[in-house]
Amino acid sequence: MKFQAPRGVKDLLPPASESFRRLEDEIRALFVLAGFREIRLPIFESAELFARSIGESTDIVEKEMYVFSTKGGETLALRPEGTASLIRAALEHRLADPGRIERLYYQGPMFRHERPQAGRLRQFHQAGAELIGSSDPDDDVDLIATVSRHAQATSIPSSRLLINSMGCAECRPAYREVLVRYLEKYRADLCETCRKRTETNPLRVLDCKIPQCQPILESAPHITDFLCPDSRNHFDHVSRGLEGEGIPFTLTHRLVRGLDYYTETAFEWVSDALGAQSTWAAGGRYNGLVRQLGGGDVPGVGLAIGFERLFLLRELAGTLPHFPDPAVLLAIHPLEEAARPYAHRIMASLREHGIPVVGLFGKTRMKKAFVQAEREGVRFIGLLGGDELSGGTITIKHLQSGIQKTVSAFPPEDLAKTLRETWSP
RNA sequence: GUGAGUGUAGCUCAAGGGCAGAGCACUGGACUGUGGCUCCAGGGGUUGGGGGUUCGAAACCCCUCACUCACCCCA
Repeated sequence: MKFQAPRGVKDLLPPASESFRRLEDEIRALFVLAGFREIRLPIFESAELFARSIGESTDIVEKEMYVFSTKGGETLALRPEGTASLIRAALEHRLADPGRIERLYYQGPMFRHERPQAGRLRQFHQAGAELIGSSDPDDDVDLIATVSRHAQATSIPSSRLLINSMGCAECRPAYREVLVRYLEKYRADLCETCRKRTETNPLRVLDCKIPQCQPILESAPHITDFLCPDSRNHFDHVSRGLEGEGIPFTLTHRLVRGLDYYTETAFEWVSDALGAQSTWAAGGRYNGLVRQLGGGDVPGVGLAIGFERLFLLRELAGTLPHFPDPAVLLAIHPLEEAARPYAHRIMASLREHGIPVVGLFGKTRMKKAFVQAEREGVRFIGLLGGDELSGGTITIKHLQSGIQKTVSAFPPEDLAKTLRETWSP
């Protein structure tokens, strides 16, 4: 084979592509019900934008971004996530002014240069919802509850919600110091990455899965014990709110978001059904991001859903949506040369009336035409021969039942009505 | 970036040093105004690629590429 798709990208063929689209529609509807409106964002941005927002010392920025330079000398990057773009756009168009509340969602491909594995691609898809301008914990609760309820309604297998607090600009540095002091004490027993991270990004150390580090990390100080009164209050309010809503969650002290901009509430939904990449949705509050990107003191909270992972889970659950069946209602088969123009005319008028129809022109033998119609999943086949041509009629046969009748082909709305209503399940 | 496993027809897989095969799929015919069944026939392969060992390699060795899973990281 001369050409094949680059590593880590996938062609999505029917019927999976159709289910994928339906799944996108479903998530879009979910966000719309919660008051979010769509924002269309560019696929590439200034590389600097991501470095500034996600964090210089994160893996995403350090080694996973597709960075390229243009003829004009700009350094751009394929977007590795959506929040940075969205906030940039909100600032650029003055949607993130202090005091203003804006609910926006996005959807589309993201790019990270990682080694592919189950649930991980180099081009993958996310849908994200971001609420800009509110610092109220009840907005955290609402956003989390919306996704958790949808997960439950669509029977996502063994899904669990994990919650933690990342503190704020006040208390996180204090906790950080306590944590670093603790880690330094056990420095000799930590793995090499953890030793390095103790200096560069100590909170990430909590995420380490290397066995030798586990005992140390298990008894590391919890961030929730060092929250300032405001952060404590916020987190308690979110916890109580979720309890009040009957949304089950697990307080996970070692849950840390991989992106630097998160503050306060951090949450993620995991499932054991997914393999090693178990997170299918995640999010959190990012009260410092807008300022970090040059805006005012505007808080935000948001989340993103990984579509490929959601797709897998819904497939396992048997709740994957499908295209309306059948996609094509009628296949028209001209039986002789003279009937071809007649076939075109009927097809055009039926399409005008919303009937999806294909022509079986290349199949000269009727048997082949029937086989092709079956293959395309159509419900009816329409036969046009000399009799139909002279009578202005069409013989329609319902493939499943074998029932057939010859009806007038005009006016098309009558034929369309017949097709829509006759023998419909 | 690291590691392990796997690469044979469109798909699922046989052949484990001695003729590259099966099932499904595909194409044609039996069958030119009525499909699904059946029967017959056919097209398809540099056995991922390159090198080596051997009289002989899909098989054994080396290199390489790809895929899968895991590490890492994350949605």
